[in-house]
Amino acid sequence: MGESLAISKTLSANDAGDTGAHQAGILVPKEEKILSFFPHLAADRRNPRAHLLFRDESGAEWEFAFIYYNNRLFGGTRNEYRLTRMTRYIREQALVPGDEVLLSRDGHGSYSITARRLKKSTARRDAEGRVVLQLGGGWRIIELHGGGK
DNA sequence: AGCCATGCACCG
DNA sequence: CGGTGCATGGCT
Repeated sequence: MGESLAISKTLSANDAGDTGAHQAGILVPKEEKILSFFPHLAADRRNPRAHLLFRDESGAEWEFAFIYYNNRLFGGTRNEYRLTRMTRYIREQALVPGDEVLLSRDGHGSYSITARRLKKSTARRDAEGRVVLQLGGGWRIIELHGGGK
């Protein structure tokens, strides 16, 4: 029940929106401990979902969707959990691949989220949304997108 | 198992 | 009509 718990996910390129996929759903592994962080979704119906409110450090609230894509149980091919609708959060926090989102749940079932950036490299986005990664001394652009078209 | 990709619906 | 998310398929 109301047990406090925290999980974290290191963002992939796809999670950070760098692959061009218009799907910001991060994959949630089917591990008991991690699934127990989220509300239980019944497997007797197709693609059940729960909308969850996460509060960030500034007090702002973000609504994400925890979805069980389970059409495999109904003749399809999917059987996985995802946490979707994180696009705006990831964009506004300017998160990049390798950064980590920390999801916490307190004893009362309230959720909170905080982003943890890489400590070694100060990866950031420049004004044009490009990912810039600091390696050792110099700055290097490791990915370009979005500038032209 | 995890990440990448996409047609379509919806909405501003 | 461009951006976003749904639901699903694909690739490794």
